[in-house]
Amino acid sequence: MEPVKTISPEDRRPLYVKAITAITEMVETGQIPVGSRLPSEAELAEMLGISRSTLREALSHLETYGMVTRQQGRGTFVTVSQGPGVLGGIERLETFRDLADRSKKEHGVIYRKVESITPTEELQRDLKVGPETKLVRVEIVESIEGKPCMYLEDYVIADDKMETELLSYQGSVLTYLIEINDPPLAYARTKIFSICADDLVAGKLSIQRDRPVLHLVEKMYNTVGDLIALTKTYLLTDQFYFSVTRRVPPR
Amino acid sequence: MEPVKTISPEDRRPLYVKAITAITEMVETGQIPVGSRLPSEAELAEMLGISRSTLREALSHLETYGMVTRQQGRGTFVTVSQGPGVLGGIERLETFRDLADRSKKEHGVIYRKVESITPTEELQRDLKVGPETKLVRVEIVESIEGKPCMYLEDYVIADDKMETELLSYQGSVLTYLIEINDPPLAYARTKIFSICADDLVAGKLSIQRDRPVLHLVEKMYNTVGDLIALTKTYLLTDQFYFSVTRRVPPR
DNA sequence: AAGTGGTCTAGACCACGGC
DNA sequence: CCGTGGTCTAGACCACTTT
Repeated sequence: MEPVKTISPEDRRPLYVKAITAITEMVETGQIPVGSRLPSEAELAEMLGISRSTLREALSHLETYGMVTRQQGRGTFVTVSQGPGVLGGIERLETFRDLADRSKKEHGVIYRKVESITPTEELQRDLKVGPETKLVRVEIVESIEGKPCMYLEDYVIADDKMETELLSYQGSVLTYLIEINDPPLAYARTKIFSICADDLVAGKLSIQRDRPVLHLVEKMYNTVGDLIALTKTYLLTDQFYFSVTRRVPPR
Repeated sequence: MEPVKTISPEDRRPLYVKAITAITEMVETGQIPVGSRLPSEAELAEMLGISRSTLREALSHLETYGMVTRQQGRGTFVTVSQGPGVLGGIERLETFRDLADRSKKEHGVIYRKVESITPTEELQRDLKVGPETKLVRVEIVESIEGKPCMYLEDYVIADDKMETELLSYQGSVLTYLIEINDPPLAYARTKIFSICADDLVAGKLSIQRDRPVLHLVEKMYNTVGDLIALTKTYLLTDQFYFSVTRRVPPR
């Protein structure tokens, strides 16, 4: 294996991130079969040309995202798939498309609308902004394997530049906030509800009124800790669903 | 502040765990106000009598559990509360009682039943056990602020010793699996659904049939990676609900 | 320029599982 | 006993924010 240090000198990502990429690729290409043991930390560190500490930094991220599990005295193992309907761990903040791609499902956008708005009183409270603040509202309905299964409303706090960019941007809001916005999106705090579909949501998802939907209300923060967007997501969980890895806290 | 090394020599927990406890207590007693900046890593490490690396191990756990947020060049800040209804982050695997205690809510057990059973075919598949394996089934209904809001079914793979212990154990199954079972429970993989209450669930939670409930299906694993229990949870999310911190993966 | 958190190293020793 | 991951250190340098 090629040391991650030398794969491309102009790639300025931290070594532990390159290690994450390298290990992930070894798993995806089948070089390390699902369920099998990884080389020991000492071996893997040498293979990748990094110190054991740096490798462990990479492994703890992979563990947090549920991709590997570590067992003292035994080794580090590639997690086996969690079932055919599982889209991925909700602890990762990533686009619906990436989620679908990773689980090898066909994905499509059924509806998309972008507009500039001024905040309602509720949005002013939630986003802690004044009534003159400009917001960009994005509505999307997405499908997996042809079935509509997610309806999403984004409310992004926008300056003039962001407004212009977002109105013409073709990718997802999440991608914009992560790759183009500066400072970039870092994390979200998400509340998890189970609710009945009202007429609006039922219409968007082509289901009957009063069907149960998973409802996520997310406040999104950039790397400087500023609240930059509010997202309301409505998900059908009859075919595809999120998982989460829960851990016993250190005691 | 007292160095964590000296607080009690017979306490054999790792230093970073003691650091987590020390910092958590400083926040809970108000020594470090919510929203404020922690002392710098160098200062805090010296105060606690540990190296900066070890302190950072502690801080990254606190960050994963959403208790602090770190900002390069600025500092580490105590996370402000996420709203009155939030019970806590779902990424922590802990008892409903602890969840309620931490958010200062009154908590009660409304119904509790423990029995030995033999697995149905479905349970045999889910738990990967044979038809003669002994299971302990625990049913619980719990309330917060007097309102029934959680119904839970545990199916624990039990040897004779566990069976005897569990049948007479008064605490929660989770507590048993974490503190008494050996090897202890380490983590769970949880699937997240929104469903309609059927007659059983509606009855247990004293709600109407077809009300929406959050449904969690959890496979629980010990530190050696063995599947040891299956839990099915049904939660009302109209008054109290989980949150989760989602992060943009390192790229 | 000063102070913060982020990355990285080399090395030591410990705890646990399995032979 | 050996090999595994877990804990811990001291120190160096980098990237970012604030003064």
